[in-house]
Amino acid sequence: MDFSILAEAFDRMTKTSSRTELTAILVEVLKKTPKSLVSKVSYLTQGKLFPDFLGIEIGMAEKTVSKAIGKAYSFEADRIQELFRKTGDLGDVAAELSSKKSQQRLSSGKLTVESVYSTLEEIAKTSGSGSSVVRVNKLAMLLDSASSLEAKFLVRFVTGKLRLGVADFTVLDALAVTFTDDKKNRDKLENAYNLTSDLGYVADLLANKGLKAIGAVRVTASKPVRPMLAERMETAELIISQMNHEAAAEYKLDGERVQAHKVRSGEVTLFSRRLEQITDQYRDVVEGLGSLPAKEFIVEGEVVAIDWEGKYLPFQELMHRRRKYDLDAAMKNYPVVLNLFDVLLVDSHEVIEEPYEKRRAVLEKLFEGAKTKNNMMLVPAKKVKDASEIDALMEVSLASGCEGLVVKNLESSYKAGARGYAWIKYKPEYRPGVRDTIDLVVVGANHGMGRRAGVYGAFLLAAYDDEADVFRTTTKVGTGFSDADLEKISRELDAHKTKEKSPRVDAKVEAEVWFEPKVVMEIIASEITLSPIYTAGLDQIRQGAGFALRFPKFTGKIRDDKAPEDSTTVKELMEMYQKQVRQLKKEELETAES
DNA sequence: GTCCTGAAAGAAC
DNA sequence: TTCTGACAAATTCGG
DNA sequence: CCGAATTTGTCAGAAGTTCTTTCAGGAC
Repeated sequence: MDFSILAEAFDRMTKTSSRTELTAILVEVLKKTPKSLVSKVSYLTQGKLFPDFLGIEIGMAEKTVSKAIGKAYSFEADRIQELFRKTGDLGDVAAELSSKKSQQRLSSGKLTVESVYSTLEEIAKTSGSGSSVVRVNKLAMLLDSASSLEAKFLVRFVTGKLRLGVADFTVLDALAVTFTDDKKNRDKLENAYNLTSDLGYVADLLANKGLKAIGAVRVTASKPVRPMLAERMETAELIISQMNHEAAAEYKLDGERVQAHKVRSGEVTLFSRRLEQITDQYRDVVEGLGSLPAKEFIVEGEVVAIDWEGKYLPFQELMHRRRKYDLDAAMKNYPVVLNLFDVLLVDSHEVIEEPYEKRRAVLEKLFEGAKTKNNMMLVPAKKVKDASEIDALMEVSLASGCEGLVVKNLESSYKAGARGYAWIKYKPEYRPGVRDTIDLVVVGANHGMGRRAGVYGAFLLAAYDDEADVFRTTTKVGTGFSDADLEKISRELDAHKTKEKSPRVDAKVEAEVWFEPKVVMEIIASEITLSPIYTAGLDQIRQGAGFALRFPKFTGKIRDDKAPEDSTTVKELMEMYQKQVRQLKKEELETAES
């Protein structure tokens, strides 16, 4: 199958945003695709080579791909980066350079889907010393024999920014229409996808074995299930009425989600949220899990870092456990607990379809029967009937170092892969007007990419140090802006553009464009963290660390009424940092819970 | 050759 | 993780 | 009661901090 068929279809897709039209184009392609290639075409349109859980990555992104483009079309990498800044899309840069070069090219070998896929696979599987050059060369060769349209999508694919307006669900729609002539069958496909987490597999199964085989897909221990997700809501009142005035509220822990599988041979495997194997990282929770009284099971929980007293620690601490080497030392230095909150399968009984209350009961019974409960506990859960109960529990959860609550519908089954209102997450920063906002000065910016080409996509912000009369950086922000905001702010800032970083700005990070500190933005964030790269409050809490913001977002307000010197000061950031370090002792927690 | 450092990529939230 | 924008589907409104 | 207008829901793609790993390239 010629790769040009795919490239042309992709090109047509980028020109529309209508989902129905997008599916129609995909259907056309799938109809032209030989059955043996359906799975590969599915992966490719998802922007992948393999399902996530295999953890095979291309290993090339912006910088490396720029080199390959340079090599293929004889251009300096710097020049390419420069074009990239302007267009916001490396694929478009490649297409342009390719068409310039095409007159000189003697012959371009025809690319097929098979050959492209296998070269990309080789790229992904290359490793070791010298591999960078090999990657660049392989991609350059592909580009060299590609048409400009093909080059565009090869580059977009490799950088992980296909930008077709199509992802998993649209592919499923298209598969349903292509092979069953009925879009309604997408539900069945979706179910199979959620249980196998492998779109290419589902596509292949449908194309070659038919809908019956799809219906036969079951939850299986050792095969990761796409995790159920929660929708967010702003107030306890909204949540409780959504839940019909009865629900279970659980602490929302600030750690890493884990899906644990045990098979009949006794082996326990841990999967991350993106379903990669992380068993080795959390060996210390495997022992307890293995002792749960069941031959096979799938359970879910959140691993959280704890201190010597067993109190929850911030996410940053847990990050030290995301490693491959020095595991024994890490286990000692950064102990964790696995907090169980759900069960999907026990001894070939699929509890995934059971309502929450039933699943919770099964989970509790499993847990009670465990021989060793080391590093393992149940997520605290409580039935709630009104908003005040939710808010009260929220306070306790925050005081114990959690992020908030997840409120769960008592009747709902486990909806794999779905974000819906059966689970609702509730964090303090969602509540309008409750969380403190911060006013920060814009000192730099980066050019926007993709749909944000032509305006700035993110701004570098600083707090005011009134003692030194200097602006010290503390975060970048790139979310919360409407298109119009971005347009307006970008133009306004252009008036304050400087050639160099202003001497009044203290920054370790680079910005593509620097500004005179003038414009003040209102920002809201979920937390202040200790940062290795930002300079606000540097060394004040810990040597070498400043303050940064976690999940910063623009509130929509430009503070025209504030001079840059009136913005939030470094001292105030420090006070806010200290205020958030609050944790109840264990006994206090228990009394609050009951 | 070996060791160190820094840039790039990827994945958790 | 957060956020906005564009459709599509569902629901309400007005003649 | 029907078609138009409005609301709601779903999907995709912009963007954040921080941590570890991998590899290139320089120093010795």
